[in-house]
Amino acid sequence: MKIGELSRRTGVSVRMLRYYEAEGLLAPQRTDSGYRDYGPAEEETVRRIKMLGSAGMTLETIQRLLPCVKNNNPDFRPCDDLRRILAQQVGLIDERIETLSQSRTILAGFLSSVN
Amino acid sequence: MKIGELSRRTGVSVRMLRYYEAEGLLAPQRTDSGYRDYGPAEEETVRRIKMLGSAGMTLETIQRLLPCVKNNNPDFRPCDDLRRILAQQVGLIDERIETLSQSRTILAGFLSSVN
DNA sequence: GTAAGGTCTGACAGCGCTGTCAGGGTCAAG
DNA sequence: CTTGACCCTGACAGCGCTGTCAGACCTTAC
Repeated sequence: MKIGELSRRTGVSVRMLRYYEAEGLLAPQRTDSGYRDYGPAEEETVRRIKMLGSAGMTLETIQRLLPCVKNNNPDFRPCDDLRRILAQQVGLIDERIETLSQSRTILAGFLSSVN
Repeated sequence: MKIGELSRRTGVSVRMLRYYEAEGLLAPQRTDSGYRDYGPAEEETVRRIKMLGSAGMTLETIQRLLPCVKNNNPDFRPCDDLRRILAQQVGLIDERIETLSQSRTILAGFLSSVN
């Protein structure tokens, strides 16, 4: 399918689909005229990227993760990293939550002192 | 005092002190030769900016807040906004925490499925 | 053949800071 | 008077996307 249709089906903008490719997360076939030609596997990949992205991951991180998430991937080497990366991401998120909680405390303190 | 000293005393970079000014949060005197000349009030303001900033607030938001936080400010009008802004910020933080929590859940799910 | 709509690449802009560099004055001490 | 440390302004860059626009080609259908 062409990029417009994939965009409609995944809810990812055409701009971002091209960006994914530029960042090495996607490598669709090309028609003779140079149009990108995506298959079902690519569509699935886009959905995965979208999900990981919604989990706050950077495209760069997703890229490192992607090879491990592919169906029936027999290459376990990079997947040793998988757990490490995921755990690291969870740690990052925990840090951010902690920071935000502190901010919340500060602001809430201000709030109550204004009452 | 000059900008370098203020920077040392507050831990805010010279670059950022000038940026605060550019954004309208600070308006130090100037010497004849054009040097910025900060007084104790300014130093205090910088500390407030720093604290509010560490609470995750945008400089623009801080700017709106600042007039209300100044000592003995007789102008109560803008301070009606104070509570509103603070509450709004707390709401924003809560949203972000919520989003991060969801991300955490997604990633933790991945993690456990990899075990 | 022509028009509409889709696609291509490349580039600029914006978010909110923050560092850094260039080119040029100022101030203090020796 | 010279040197070194400090200050000034203005501008470029980077983070990680994301939108948008320009100029040009492709495709489909009438």
